[in-house]
Amino acid sequence: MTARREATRRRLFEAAVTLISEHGYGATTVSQIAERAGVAKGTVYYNFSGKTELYTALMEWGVSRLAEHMRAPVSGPPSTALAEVLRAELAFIGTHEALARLLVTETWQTGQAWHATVQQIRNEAIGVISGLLDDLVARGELPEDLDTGVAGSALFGMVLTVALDWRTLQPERPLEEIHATVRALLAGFLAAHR
Amino acid sequence: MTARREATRRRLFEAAVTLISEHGYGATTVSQIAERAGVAKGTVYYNFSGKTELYTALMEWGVSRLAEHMRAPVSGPPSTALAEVLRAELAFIGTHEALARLLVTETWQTGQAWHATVQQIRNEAIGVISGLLDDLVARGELPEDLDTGVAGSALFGMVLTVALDWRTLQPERPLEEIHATVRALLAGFLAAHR
Amino acid sequence: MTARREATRRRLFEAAVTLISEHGYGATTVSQIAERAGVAKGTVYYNFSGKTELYTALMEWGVSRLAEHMRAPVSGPPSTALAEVLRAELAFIGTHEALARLLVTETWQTGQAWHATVQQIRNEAIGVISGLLDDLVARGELPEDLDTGVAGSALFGMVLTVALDWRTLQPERPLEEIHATVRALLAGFLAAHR
Amino acid sequence: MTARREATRRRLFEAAVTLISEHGYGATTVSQIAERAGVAKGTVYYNFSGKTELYTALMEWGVSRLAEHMRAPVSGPPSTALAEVLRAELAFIGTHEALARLLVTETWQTGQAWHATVQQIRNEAIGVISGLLDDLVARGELPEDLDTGVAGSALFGMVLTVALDWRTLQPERPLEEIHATVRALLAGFLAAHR
DNA sequence: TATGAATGAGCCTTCATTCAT
DNA sequence: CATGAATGAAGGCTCATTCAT
Repeated sequence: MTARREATRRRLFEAAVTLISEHGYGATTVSQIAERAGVAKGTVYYNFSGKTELYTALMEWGVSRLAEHMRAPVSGPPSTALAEVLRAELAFIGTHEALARLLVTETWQTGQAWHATVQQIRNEAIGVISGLLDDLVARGELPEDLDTGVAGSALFGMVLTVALDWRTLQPERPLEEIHATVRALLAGFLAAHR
Repeated sequence: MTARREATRRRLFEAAVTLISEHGYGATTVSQIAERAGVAKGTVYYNFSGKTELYTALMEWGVSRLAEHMRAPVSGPPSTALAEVLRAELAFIGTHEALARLLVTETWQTGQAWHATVQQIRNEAIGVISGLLDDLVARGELPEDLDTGVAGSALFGMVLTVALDWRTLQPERPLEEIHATVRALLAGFLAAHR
Repeated sequence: MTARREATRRRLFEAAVTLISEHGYGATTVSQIAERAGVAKGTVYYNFSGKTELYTALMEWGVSRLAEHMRAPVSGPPSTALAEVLRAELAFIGTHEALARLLVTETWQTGQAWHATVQQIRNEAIGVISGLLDDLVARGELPEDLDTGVAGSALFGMVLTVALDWRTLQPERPLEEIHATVRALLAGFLAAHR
Repeated sequence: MTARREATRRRLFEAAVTLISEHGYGATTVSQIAERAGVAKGTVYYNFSGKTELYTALMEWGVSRLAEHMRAPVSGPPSTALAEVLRAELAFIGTHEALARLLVTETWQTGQAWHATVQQIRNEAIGVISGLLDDLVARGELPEDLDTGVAGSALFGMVLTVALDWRTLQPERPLEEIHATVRALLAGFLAAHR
C-alpha cells in the first residue's frame, strides 16, 4: 500500500531533519534516524536508495514546505507585500527551525550531491523578494540603479540571520519583537529614496 | 626546529580550510588533508593530537585573521565608521572565502566541540556593529527603542549573505559593485529616522 | 490449482538457472530471480522454503533433464554406443548451456548443501561411460589393466570442457564440427590396443 | 617498507585461496580471510581496494604460479613433450589443489570482474598443448584436418577433470597411477594415425 | 621531525526471510 | 495463490588513530 510507505517516508524525514540539524550530516547515523522514526534500519534502505538519497529527498521535501509559506498570496502595495514576505520567512524559520538550520548549513557547501537542489530552493525564495523590489523600482519608490538581485539576497540573509539567532539565543522572545526590528530596518530602507 | 613545524602547521591549516569548506568536516578525511598539504598522514598526528584538535586550532587560526581585519581602527563619525566596518567584513570574506564558508557552516550547528569558539568570534564581530549602533542611538540618529543587538545581527548577516553569494555566484564582479548595494541599503536605514 | 503452481515453479527455475550460471549462486539474489520470473519476491517463499531449497530443487530438476538425455537407449556395439553417449553429452550441454555451467561450477565446490546431489548426478553420467569401457575391456578391445573409473572421468571431462568452450567461445559453430574432433580423439584411443 | 607489505599480501593470498576454494567466493568473508592470515580486517583494505580486487589479484598471482609450471622446458620429440606437459598439469593441480579448484569454478562463469584474467591464463596453458599438436600435425603424426584448438582444449580438460577427481575422491593414490591412465589414453590417440 | 603500514571500532549497505493483506 | 512493505543479522568498507622505524 502506498499510503503506508508514504507515512514511513514522512516519519523518516521528520526524524532526519532534527538529528542532522543538530549534529550535522556526517555525525548522524542511519541507525539513529531509523530508531528515532521507530522503524528498523533496513526500512530506510527499502524506502531510499541510501543515506545520500534520503538527504536529497529531505531537502526537496523541505523545499516544498518553504515554498508553501513564501508563495502565500501577498496583498496590498509592494512595500506592504515585502514586509509580509519577510514576516513569512521569519515565521517559517520559527516553526521549522531544524529545517532552516539545515538549509543554511548546506547553502554554501559546494560539492555536495544535493547542492543544486538547495541552491534552487533558495533562488526561488530570493526571487520573490527581488521581484517585489523590481516593482518598487518601477514605481519610482527605489532608485533605478539598485541591483535588486544583490539587494534581495541581502534582505533574505538579513532575516535568515536574525531568525536563527533568535531561535538559538533567545527562543523565548515573541516573533513580533523580532519582526519589529526587521520592519524598522526595512522601513528606513524604503523611506530613503523619497 | 620550530620554524619547520610552524610551516607544516600552516600548510595543514590551508589544506584543511579549503577541503572542509567544500565538502564539510565529516566528509573530509585526515588523509586528504595530509595529501593536499604534501605530508604523510602521521605528520598530522605529530603536529596535532587528532582531527578535532586540528579543527579547533584551525578555527582559532581563522579567528585571528578575522580579528585583524575587524579591529582595524575606524575613524570619523559612527555612521561612516559603520559603513567601513561592513566594508571590512565584505573584504575579509572576499579574501578568505573558504574560512568564511566554514565559519558560517558551523555557526548554527549546535552540539559540536568547537561551537563555543565559533560563537564567540561571531559575537565579537557583531559586537563591533552593535556598539556603533548604540553610539548612533545615543546621538539621536537612530530611534531609542531600536534593539541594537538584533539589528547588529541583521546587518552582519546581511553582509555575510551578500558576500558569500557574491563569491559563489558572481566572483568576477569587483568588490565595489557589491559594496554599493550594501551602502545604499545602509544609507536608507540611517536616513529614515531623520 | 496445482497447474498454476507448477508453472510458477518452472518459471522460477528457468530464471534462476540463467542468473546463477552467469553470476554465481552468491551474487544472485532472490529479488533478481523473482523479477526475472515475473513474480513478486514473496512468491518465491510461497513456492520454496528458502533460497537453498530453491537451489537444491533446481539441481534436481536439472538432473532429471540430464538423465533423460543420457539414458537414451544406445544400440550397437560398445564402441559405437560410447561415441553416441559422448555425442549425447555434447548435445545436452549445447541445449542446456546454463544448467551445465552451473553443474560444473558446483562440482568441485566442497562444503555446499547440494554438493552430494551434484556429485551423485555426475557419477551416474560417468558410470554410463565407465560401464561401456568395462564392456570393451571384457571384449578385449581395451587393455585389461585400464582403470575404467579414471578413464570414464577423463572422457566425461574432455567432452564437458570441449562443449563449454564451444558454447562460450565459438557458439556459431555447428555441433557436428565439434563432435568430429571428439570422435577423432576417441577413435584413436580405441584403435590403439588393436 | 615494501618488503613488509609484500609479505602481508602473500599471506592474504594464501589465506584466501584455501577459504574460497572450499566455500566459494560469496560465502567467504573478508573477516575470515584476515583472521586466517593473522592480520586485522582493515589490513585487507590497506593492501587491496576491496574484496573484488583481492580476488582479481589472487587470480593473477595464481596464474604466475601456473605459468612457471607449464613453461618448464620440454625436451625430446613433440609426442614425449606432450606427455610431459600433461604430467606437469597433473602435478600442478596435485600440489595447488585449492588454486585449481578456484580457477575451474570461475572459468565458465561469465560476467565476473576477473573473468578475462582467468580466461587468459587458461588460453596460455591450452596454447602450449595446441602448439605441440600443431607440431605433430606438421610431422605427419596426426591427421591434417585435426582442429588442434579444440583438441588442445579437450586434452587440457581431460587432465583437469581427472586431476580434480583424483584429489577429491581418491587423494591417497599416487600421481603415477593417475598419470598412467592419462598416458594410456594419450598413447592411443597418437598411435591411431599411423 | 616525519613516515606509512597496520589497526579495529563503527558505519553504510545488502539481502534472505517474515507477515499482514 | 500471491504480494510487497518491513525486518535485522551479517558483511563490506572507511577512517581516525597508533607505533615501529
